[in-house]
Parts: sequence; C-alpha cells; structure tokens
Amino acid sequence: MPELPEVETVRRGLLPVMERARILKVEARRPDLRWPLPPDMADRLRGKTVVALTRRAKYLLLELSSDDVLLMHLGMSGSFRIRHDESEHLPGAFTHERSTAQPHDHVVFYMASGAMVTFNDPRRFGFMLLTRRDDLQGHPLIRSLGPEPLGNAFDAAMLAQACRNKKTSLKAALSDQRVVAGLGNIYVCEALHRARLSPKRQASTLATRAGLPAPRAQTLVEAVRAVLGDAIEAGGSSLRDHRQTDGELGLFQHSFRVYDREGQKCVTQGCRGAVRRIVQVGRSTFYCPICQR
DNA sequence: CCGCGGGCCTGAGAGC
DNA sequence: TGCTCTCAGGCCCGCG
Repeated sequence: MPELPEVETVRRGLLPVMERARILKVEARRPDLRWPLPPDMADRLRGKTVVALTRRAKYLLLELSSDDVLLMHLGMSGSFRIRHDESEHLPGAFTHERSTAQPHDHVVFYMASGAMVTFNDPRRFGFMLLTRRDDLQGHPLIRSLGPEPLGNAFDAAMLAQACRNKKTSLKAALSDQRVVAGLGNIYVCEALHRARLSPKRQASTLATRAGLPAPRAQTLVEAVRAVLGDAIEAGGSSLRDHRQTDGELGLFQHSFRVYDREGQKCVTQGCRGAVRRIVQVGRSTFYCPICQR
C-alpha cells in the first residue's frame, strides 16, 4: 500500500536523520528481498554522506557523496523506523538496536549521529539497488516513468495526450506508471470519485478527437493533486503495514470516500448512491455508479 | 508495442 | 480453538 503519499511521508520522516548525515555502517541482515541486496552495498555506503534524500514515483533515492544512488522501494509492506542509540557507556555501540530488533528487520543504517534507521518488510516485495548518479535517469526502473503528479509537467494537456489512443479504462490508465507516476489502487479510486468520473470510462475520452484535453481531464488532474496533497498532510494511509518513521499510523484511511467502503452510502453531496466494488485488471475498484460517470 | 494475467510473499481475517 | 483458504497489491515478466 505504499503509494506516493506513504513514500513521501517516509521520506519526510527520514530527512532529519539522513540528509547531510554520515553513514557509519550498514547491516544487511536478510539480503533476499524482492531482488538480492547488492552484495557490495555495505562497502559502498560505509563512511559516505547522504547528499540528498529524494523521491521519484514510489522510489526513495538516497544520493551519496560518492555519486552512488541507493534506490529503495517499499514494496507492499516495507517501512522505515528511526531509533536512537541510548547506550551511555559505549557511545556508538548501538546496543539499543540489538535489544529492539523486530522480526523482518532486514537492513539497518547506523548513522554517525547515533541514529539507527531500520528497514522492515515482512513480505519482502521491497528492494534496494545501487546505481551511479549519471545512470539514474536511464535506469530501467526510472526511465519509463510518467511525470510526477504533484509537479508542473502533470497537466490536462499531457494527460489527454497520454490517454488519447488508449482503449483501456481510466482506472487502468491512471494506474499505469508510464502515464503518471506514483498512484496505486487506493488513490486512483479516490481521485476518480473526487472527479466524478467512472473508473470504467474509456481513457481516451480525456481527449477530444483533435487530441486536445477535454474539460474532464482538467477536473481529473485537480482531483489527483488534491487527494495526494490531503493524504500527504495526513501522513498517508495505514491499512495494514504503513507506518511513519516514528511508528505512528497514517490517518488518511479515515478520509477515504470510496476505497474499502463497499455497500456504504456515497459521500457526494446530494448523491443517493452506494459504493460498489468491481474487479478491474485483477484489482478491486471502488466507485459510486450514480455520481461517477 | 500493448494489455492482460500469473507470480512473488506474508499476515490478517473469514469460515468451518 | 485451530486449521485452511482467500485476499491484499506494486512490479516484472511471459504470452497473445
């Protein structure tokens, strides 16, 4: 469930302890995540300074003083947790970490400040890999990504253009990371409800025959921006696995208008519909068949 | 090239 | 209570 808002929440939580901070060492406790951790990861990170901690789509990018970039993905159940070394007698000994280790703690970053940053991922769909900064934009995982939905490049003209020849549904199009990067099942459903557009609508109807944006394309762009902004402000959505870096839950699940609300009343003002669940491309879609057209 | 469906993985929750 | 089954979904890959 980490989609863009959850990843962004994690990034903001990690900033104070990781950005412009030095990594003393990295411990890879369980290397067999979705892909094996780079065997030389610990060596390449030891002693390096984090120049910046950024995000692209659902990826976290740890940019290092060595011009390496550690590309990290939370998969389905990944989380980061910050703890601080509390051993008084052996500074830097990190005895605290050993005493608080949890099941599925796969990677631990020991910062020079005494902060410990632990990556936990029960289902191991997450991964970390190293690339050179110069190779990042051309990296297979990055190169085909569409624009950031909160950036200037994501607008009605661009969205209409990307969808104008698509025979698939709006749900499938918005879930496609090549069209716009960072949305997942939850926020696609939520954005479509806010825009009052049916998830079953053909994606090409965002464009006129001339390829120009139809008015609903602008509506959808604004809905995507709004739902992501609100979700980030709430610290993301915690259904099962998402946690902020201090262990607190995100709160946006309380603001869902359709997701996981099958059978409940539609919250649109004046709408008498009820939320329905259907399956599209193998995933649950929640929507109101009355006000979403 | 496109889009669909399977597979990866574990824990939570339902049902018997 | 305890077992088994299903489902959750981000992403890659193979297939048609």
